[in-house]
Amino acid sequence: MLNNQFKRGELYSFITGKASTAIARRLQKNFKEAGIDVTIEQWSVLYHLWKQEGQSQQQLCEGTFRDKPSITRLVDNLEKSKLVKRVASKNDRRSNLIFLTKEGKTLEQKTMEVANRTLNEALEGVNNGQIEIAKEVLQIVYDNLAR
Amino acid sequence: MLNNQFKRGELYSFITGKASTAIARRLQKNFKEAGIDVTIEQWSVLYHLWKQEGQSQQQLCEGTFRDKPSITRLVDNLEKSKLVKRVASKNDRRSNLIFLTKEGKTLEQKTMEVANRTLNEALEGVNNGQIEIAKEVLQIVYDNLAR
DNA sequence: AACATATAGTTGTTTATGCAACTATACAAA
DNA sequence: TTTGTATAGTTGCATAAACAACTATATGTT
Repeated sequence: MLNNQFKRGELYSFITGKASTAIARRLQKNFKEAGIDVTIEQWSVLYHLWKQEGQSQQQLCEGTFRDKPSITRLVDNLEKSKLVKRVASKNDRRSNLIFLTKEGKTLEQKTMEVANRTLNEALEGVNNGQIEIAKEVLQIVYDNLAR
Repeated sequence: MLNNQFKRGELYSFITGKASTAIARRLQKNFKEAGIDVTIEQWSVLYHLWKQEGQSQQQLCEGTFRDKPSITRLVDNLEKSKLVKRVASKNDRRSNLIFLTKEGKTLEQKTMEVANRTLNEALEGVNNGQIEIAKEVLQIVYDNLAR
């Protein structure tokens, strides 16, 4: 039984994801120190828009693994900060397409630099083979549970 | 440079911790289906109290990797649900010691069963060697960044 | 066309986080 | 004893998540 592999403390740590909390906090701190005024959650939406602009909120839900109300409010706040704008779709009047403002676009390079630096801080002392395996495990966990 | 190990999508996934989000959601869902009415965050506090009752809020902060306001409010809500109670420390009148109620104690077995089951769902198809390495990596990340 | 159903997005409520400011108690040094 | 400082906990505010209920538009069936 897999059960036996998990002593209490380890199980707890695995579930509550202290490592990803730690990464998120450090990234937020590093953004702040670099004078970048976005939350990690807002950044994750921007991240998907940098890959492809003009996605619908529904597409952003799928990409960011968030539900619709969360995306509604993240887009609200990103609009308040003048980083994105909603444009009603012409094909389907139910749907909004989200575009980056000029300011939203310029944020990409600055934040990716900080994100890379943060990840290097996080992974100091971990070798490449270990990283590959960790990514595989996290991917399988995600595939097992998402939807 | 470590930088090169991370293509965009992978970096994003690693940082935003979709896997731990997925585990937390599934665990919450499984609690609900089992008729267990606690949040994952509340559960994480209870988890530490099952290991040792009578910890101060400060100790719970350290154990759960949460800040003081978070613990204040989690304990508030656990008290409302009659799962724990605050007892003023006699040695140090600044500090509260947190004790489990009878109902709080009885929750341990039920929730640990569900948590074990959830972890098995999550880790289906992952072998023990991979799990060990993933845990090591997450531990190193945490050690690199915490505090 | 009319109706049922599915999809896209919004809003309200509860719970939680992060940060700053605050109160109360403890402790250490003058 | 007084004064300064550290520690334990609380409160206020902004942001976000989960869930349910809602509106509006699209689509498929008869």
